[in-house]
Amino acid sequence: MLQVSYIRDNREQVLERLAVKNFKQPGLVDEIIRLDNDRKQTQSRMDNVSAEANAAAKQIGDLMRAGKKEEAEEIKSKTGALKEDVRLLGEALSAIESELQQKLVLLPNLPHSSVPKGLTPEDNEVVLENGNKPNLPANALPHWELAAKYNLIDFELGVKITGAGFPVYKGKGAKLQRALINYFIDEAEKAGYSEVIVPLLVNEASGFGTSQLPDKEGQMYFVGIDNLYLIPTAEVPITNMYRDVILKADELPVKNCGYTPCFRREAGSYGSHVRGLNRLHQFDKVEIVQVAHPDESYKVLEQMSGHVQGLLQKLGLPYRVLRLCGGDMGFGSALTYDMETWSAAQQRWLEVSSVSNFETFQSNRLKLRFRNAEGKTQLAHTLNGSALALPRIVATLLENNQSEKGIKIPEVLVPYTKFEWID
RNA sequence: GGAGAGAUGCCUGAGAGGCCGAAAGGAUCAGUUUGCUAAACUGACGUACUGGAAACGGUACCGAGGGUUCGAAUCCCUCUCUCUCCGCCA
Repeated sequence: MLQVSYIRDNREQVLERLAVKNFKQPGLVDEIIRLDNDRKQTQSRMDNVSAEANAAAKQIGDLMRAGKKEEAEEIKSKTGALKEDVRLLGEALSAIESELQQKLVLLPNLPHSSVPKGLTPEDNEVVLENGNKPNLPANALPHWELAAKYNLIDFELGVKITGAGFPVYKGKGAKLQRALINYFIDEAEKAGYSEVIVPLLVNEASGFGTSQLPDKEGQMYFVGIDNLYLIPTAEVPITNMYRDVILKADELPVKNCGYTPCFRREAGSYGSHVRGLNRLHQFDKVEIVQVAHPDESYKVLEQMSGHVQGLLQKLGLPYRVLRLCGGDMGFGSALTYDMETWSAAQQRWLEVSSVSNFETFQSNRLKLRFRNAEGKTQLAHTLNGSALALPRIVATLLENNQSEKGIKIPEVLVPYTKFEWID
């Protein structure tokens, strides 16, 4: 959520930045400013009347104690009108405030100055490409066939138990999952992130804090009986650990990592591009989260991007890094890098990570602040990234490392899998 | 799920209708004293909105929301959460 004071002071720039994100209702900006003017005016009128009423009440108390009952009664008789005024102004104020809030949550975050204009994924900017794309023989198999061939993943069984998009991992397939999770967590800890294990269900306040709510309910599974949402990403519970927190400046940056399953309804996405592991309703992911000083957050974003790239390099996967264009970015993000691995058998790039700086967009909702050099509270910046999401890593690993002998496990994983080949 | 107790500032904890934005202690920060450490002393020390160049003001907030009252942390109602006991249970 953008800060109203920022919108007021930077109206032109806000409009210009929103345009980069192809925001459809620029008129909201002026409505918000107008509502905030109303808010201020009403607030200050109410404050004045309240001050008057407070003074009268105090006077009555003093007179009563002094035994001047009649004078007290006289003032009492005048307070009725004040009371009514306060009530009316209060009602007006909350109406304005809720309208303001409703409009405010409709504004997406402003994209960073480096974000390219554009509408679709085609407009994303390729920042770099790394690693060698393997040349597979013509009979190379896509991962869903490899998964069947080596009995690693049973998609049908998942359908029986739950439905499409909930695979059952078996044998070396299951072990590979655990190996990747442990490897990713260990690597994150080496990079200074401390591990947390967090709830997989979150309340509405948490969903609001990281900007899944309102509006994106449809993307999350909802447990109505208890009013809880299944997390679509560990970003939600981990970032919300710092909701309503004021950190000390020297506590920044805060670095956490955590493994969780993630649940996404993915309503409306079907077809050949979502076969196998390409898109699931439940998948595993290790997430890295940082709370950073505003002056440092872009440096931190690069570090996080570097961390993710390091993982891909160590796994020997060819990848590229995209800087998302305005139209393809998430609602709350100011700058997002997507990392994609090259899936040789499918001949396409698969998104395996997304690293974003939210600047103060989330922290404003979260009331996540730190005490700055002047001793004042200031909103911190929040960042997060997948490091990494497992399914498409598994897909790429299986496809790219296949040979007649079987599937070769990357060296760095062998200590975790305890086997070198899937055969 | 049943019964009871409770929710106050960074923490402990007082507060019982006006003198309470809130005692006291601890923690923290600054200063004084001191050979160092420790101790002692002095002072500062919630958040948000708002007026003001600033000094300094106004308003709101004692789990949340309503109510009673001229006046509510304090009384009443509803909700949420926590704790204890019982039941169930990995």
